[in-house]
Amino acid sequence: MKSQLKLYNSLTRRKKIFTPLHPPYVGMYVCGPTVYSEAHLGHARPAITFDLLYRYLLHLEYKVRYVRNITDVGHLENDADEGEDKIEKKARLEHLEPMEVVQKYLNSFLKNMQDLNTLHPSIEPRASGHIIEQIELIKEILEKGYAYEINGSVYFDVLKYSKKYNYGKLSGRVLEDLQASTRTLDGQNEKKNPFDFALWKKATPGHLMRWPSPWSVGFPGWHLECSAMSTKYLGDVFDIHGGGMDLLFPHHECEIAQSTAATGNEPVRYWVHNNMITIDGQKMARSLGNFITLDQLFTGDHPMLQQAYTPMTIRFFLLQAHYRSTIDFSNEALQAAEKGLQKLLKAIETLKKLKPSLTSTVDIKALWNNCHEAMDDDLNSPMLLSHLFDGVKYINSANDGSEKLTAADLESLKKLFNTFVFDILGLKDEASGGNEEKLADDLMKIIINLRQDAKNKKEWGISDKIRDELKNAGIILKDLKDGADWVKE
RNA sequence: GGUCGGUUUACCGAGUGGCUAGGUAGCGGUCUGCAAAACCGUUUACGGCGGUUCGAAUCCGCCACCGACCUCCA
Repeated sequence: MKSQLKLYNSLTRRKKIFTPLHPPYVGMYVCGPTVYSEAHLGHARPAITFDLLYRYLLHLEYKVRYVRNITDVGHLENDADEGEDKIEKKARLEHLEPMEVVQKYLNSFLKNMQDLNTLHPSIEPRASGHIIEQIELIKEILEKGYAYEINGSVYFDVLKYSKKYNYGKLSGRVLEDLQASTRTLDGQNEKKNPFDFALWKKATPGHLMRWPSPWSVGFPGWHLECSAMSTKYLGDVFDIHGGGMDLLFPHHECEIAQSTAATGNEPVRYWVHNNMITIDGQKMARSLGNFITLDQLFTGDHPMLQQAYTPMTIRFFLLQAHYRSTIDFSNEALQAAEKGLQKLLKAIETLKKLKPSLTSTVDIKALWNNCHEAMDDDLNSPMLLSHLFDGVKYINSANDGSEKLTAADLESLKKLFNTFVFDILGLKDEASGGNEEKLADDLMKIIINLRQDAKNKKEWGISDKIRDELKNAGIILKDLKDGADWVKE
C-alpha cells in the first residue's frame, strides 16, 4: 500500500495524499439519490465519480466499505407545498403508495447504474429503514445540549454549537451572514434562530410518511439520515464522504454539526465533491426542468437529442472531464465521446492481433507510470485517457509496422489497457455479447465472403449491388486490407 | 448582497513559470476497382489591462463576463 493517491479535500481546499484511518480498510460514504422520479444525466456524475474512486481504491488493494444511501423518506419541497413531503406529493398525483413510488424509482435508478457499469456499493441503506437510528441520534444530540424541542419538533441549536465548534467551516459560511440572508420558511417561528435546522418534524395531519418518536408522530429532518447511517456503518470517524457540490451547504455542513455534536469527533477525514453537469452553461437539475433522464439518453427520446447515446458513451463523456470541473452537455460533445471511445476499444481489439518483435521502439513502462500518476493526481481521468491514447497510437503504429513491440511489452500493454480501461475507468465493449449479435456476425461473414468472390472475379456490378442493398437494410460495409468489416447504421 | 469557483484553439476538455495534453471536427497523406472506414501527419489557443520575472496562458493586482451555493437539488 504505497499509494501516492492525492485527493482534493473540500474541507481544507487542497490536495493531500490519502491515508486511511485504519489501513488497509477504507470507509466511504456517498450521498445517493432521492428516489421520487427518474434519474437524469446529473445523477450519473457522482455515480461515476465515486465508482471511479471506489475502483481505484480497490486497484490499490484497499478493502473498501462503500456505503451509498437511498433517500426514501422525502424532504420538504418548497413553501408552496406547505411542507408537504416530496414523495408523498408524487404519491397523490399517481395514486400510489409512497413506498410504491420509492420502489419504482429505486428499481429504475439501480438499472441505470448497472447500465453505466458502476459497481454495487457494499451497503445501500435506506433512510426509512433507519428511523430508529435517527431517533437515537436526536436523543444523543439533545443530551449533549445542542438541540431543543418545541411543539413536538426538534431543532438543532446552531448558535450554541458554534460557541464550541466551527459551524460553516466546510462551506465557508459565516454565521452572521447566514442570519442576514436566511429566508423565511415554514416553521421558522418555532426556531430560536433562522439558521437552526430540523432534526425531527411533527407531521401535519395530511402527512402520510410518519413514524412515532418520543416527541411526536412525525419524520426525521433533512440532513439526519446521512449522519445516522454513516455512523452506523462506518463509525464516528471515517475516511471519505462524497457527494455533489450542491450538497456542500447546507446538507454536509449540517451533517458535520450533527455528528460532531453527538460524538465530539470530526466525522469525515476527506470530503470529496463532484461538480455539476451544465446545459447551455446552466446546472442541469430537476428543479430547473432542463434535465435529460438517463433512459432518454439511452433511447434518444428527447427533443434535445439528435441520437441515442449508449451508457458507455455517457460514461466516457463524463470521464473525459475532471470530476471537479463542470462539464457542458451537447450533442457535439457526446458524439465526439462516442467516436473517441470507439477508437480506444478498436485499438484494444487490434492489440490482441499484434505480432511480437525482437525489440521495442516504445516505452511501455513509462506509459504505466504516466497512467498511475494521472490517477494518483486527484483521479485525473482526462489525463489518464490522454496517456491511454498514446498507447492507442503505439498499437496502431505497431500494426502499421512503424513501431515495434516485444512479446513482453505486448503482454504488458494488454495488461495496462485491461487494468486502466476496464478495471479502473469501468468502460466495457458494448458490441460484444448476445446470441443475436453472434448470428448476425455469422450471416455477415457469409455475405462478405460471397462478395469477396465477386470482387476477385472483378464482377464489380455484383459486389456493388451487395454493398448497396446492405446499405438499404441499414448495414454499412467497410472494406479492409484483408476482408471487410460491417457496422449497423 | 455574501461565499466560492470559472473564462484555454472550430467544439468538448486537461495542464503547467520555459517542454505538442487528449478526443472530435477541419486539412494533407497512406490504403483502395470505386466508396466508406481505418491509420499516419498537421493548422488555428490560453477574457482585458497592469505588475513580478531572464521568461507567464501558468504567480500577484484591478476590471469585465459566466456559473455554483446561500431553498429541495447529484
